[in-house]
Amino acid sequence: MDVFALFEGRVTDALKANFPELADQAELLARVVVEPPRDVAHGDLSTNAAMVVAKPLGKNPREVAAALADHFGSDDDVVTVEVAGPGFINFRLQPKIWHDVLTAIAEQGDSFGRSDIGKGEKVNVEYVSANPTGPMHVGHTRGAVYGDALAALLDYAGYDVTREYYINDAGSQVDTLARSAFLRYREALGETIEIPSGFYPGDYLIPVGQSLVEEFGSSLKDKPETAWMAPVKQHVLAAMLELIKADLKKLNIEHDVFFSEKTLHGQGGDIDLTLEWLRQEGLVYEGRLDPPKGKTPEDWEDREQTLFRASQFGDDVDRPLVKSDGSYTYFAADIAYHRNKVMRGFTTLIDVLGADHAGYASRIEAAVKAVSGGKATADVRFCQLVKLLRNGEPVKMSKRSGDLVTLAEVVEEVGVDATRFMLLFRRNDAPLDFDFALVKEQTKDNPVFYVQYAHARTFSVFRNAARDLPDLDTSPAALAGADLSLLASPEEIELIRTLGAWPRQVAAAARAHEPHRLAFYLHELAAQFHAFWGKGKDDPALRFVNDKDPTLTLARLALVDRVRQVLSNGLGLLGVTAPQELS
RNA sequence: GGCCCCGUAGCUCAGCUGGAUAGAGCAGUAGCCUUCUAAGCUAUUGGUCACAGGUUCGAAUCCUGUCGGGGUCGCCA
Repeated sequence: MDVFALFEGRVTDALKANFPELADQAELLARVVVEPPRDVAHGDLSTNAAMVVAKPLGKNPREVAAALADHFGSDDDVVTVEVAGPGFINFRLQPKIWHDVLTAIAEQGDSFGRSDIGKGEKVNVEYVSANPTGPMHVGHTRGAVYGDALAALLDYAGYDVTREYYINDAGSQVDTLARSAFLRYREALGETIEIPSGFYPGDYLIPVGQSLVEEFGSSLKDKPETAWMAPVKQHVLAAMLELIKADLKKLNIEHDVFFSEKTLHGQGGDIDLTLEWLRQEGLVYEGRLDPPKGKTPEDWEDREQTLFRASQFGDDVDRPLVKSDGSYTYFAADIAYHRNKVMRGFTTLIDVLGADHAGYASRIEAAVKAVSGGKATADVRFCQLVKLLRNGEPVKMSKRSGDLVTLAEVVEEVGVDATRFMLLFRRNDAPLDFDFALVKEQTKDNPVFYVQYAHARTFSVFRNAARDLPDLDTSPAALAGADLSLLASPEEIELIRTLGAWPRQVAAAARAHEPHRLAFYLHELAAQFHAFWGKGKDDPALRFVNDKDPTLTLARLALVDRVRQVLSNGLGLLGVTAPQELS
């Protein structure tokens, strides 16, 4: 049950009843929203309806509002209707509506907040897609957590979601990887090696060298590169992929599809087919490109090349598809990859990329428009850098020495819950400070802990109830029978209103592709719950457990249990555990 | 130089796709531990929403320009 959605429907109906000429103005009516007023003193619900339709109707907003207010005078669920400000309509609802929210939460349980706004639409979320040349480092972690939470959120909102990883296994870097692994192979055979610059120096290739020995013995040792390159590459790529999957598993992330870039290449492959198709559509031509304005690269060579008409689809310039050595550009493969997704039936393609790819978005969007004939939309999302701190001091990282902080190290030190929640407690495109000290702290300064503590506290309240009122039946059935009308204080109603806003928050977060909103919502819900708990210290009448009044206690326990449910649903969506007790 | 992102309280950041008097946490100040776990709560100080125009009933939010920070700029992926 979503109170806001419910009343949005009623307001729209009222508009149509009072102003028949609005009946077929679906686009206009879609702008009508029912939301919680900024100030609680204004009531329970507020709508902009009158202001939205006033102009098209040629009427004064307050006049329209008055007519609507009049209409709602006969609604049994509404206590008062007021017209305020420039034409807002504020509703104050019967407490029963809020009590119904509690009942709905109990009935829907884990599904409270679930919706079908996605209508089963096929969405592909591509995230992580780290180069398969080594273990994952912190730089990848944010995109991993964001993509994973977004996928879960969209699934919860009724989309048909596929989680996908694009393996960049076709470029020259994987040749370098194979050469680096071959060095470790020779090392494993007893040679003393030196790792030249430009190679991957990391220790993680040592076991790969050993397993190469296990598989091939010394048979590759004296062969030319042309002979060992293919088998070594295949071997090391498989090993790296296992490494990455294991790292992701540490964050409880699992992709549905691992898509190999290599499979797009080759004669008659997807890239060939895509380019052929684009040619037929007249979207490819041979031409010259102007050098970048203001800054001409040293090695710029004005030459005719194969270009995609990206500018026809909103990009700034047309983009090259073939490198000077005749091989395809990364972008050519990416067009083919996105076309492949479209042909698999996806209509929304989400790419989660690092912020250093920001300039790439318009290119992808143009490509998707072209290959889908406008039927699919691309949404390219960027994750900003994470700055690692320890007690406020930056953690030094040097890529050159291979001295990167790995994902595994972070998770091992602070745990999955803290890692995931902290990375989601910020908009994905805003820079983020990640302080190891703070994240491990068990105080209210640490939002992870703060929210988990609220959840644990709901269980603590039940434990106290069992202690103070041992005869009270607090089973789900008993809670369902509680007299909810006893929950009438402003504090209680306000808490329930926040619970009632959960489905709306989920829907808004899903539409905006912004899971961080859920983290903020949970923090706020936790704060309200802690505050209510604190009120019981000053005013014993507000305590959850009152051994003189089992009936009231039962009603309060029902409320506490619904808070638990929503916290649990939210934490679950973010992939964070909801503990019953904090150790 | 072109393009993209960002600029909100001393600090770190929200702001529900255009709504009412711009919010939260930290820091500061003043309170609350014979306790429904103080792992917490209450009150309070603090903002020209970078700047200047524009769009309209209404702008932190949309448009244009300026300033400042970051990223990126055919053959890395």
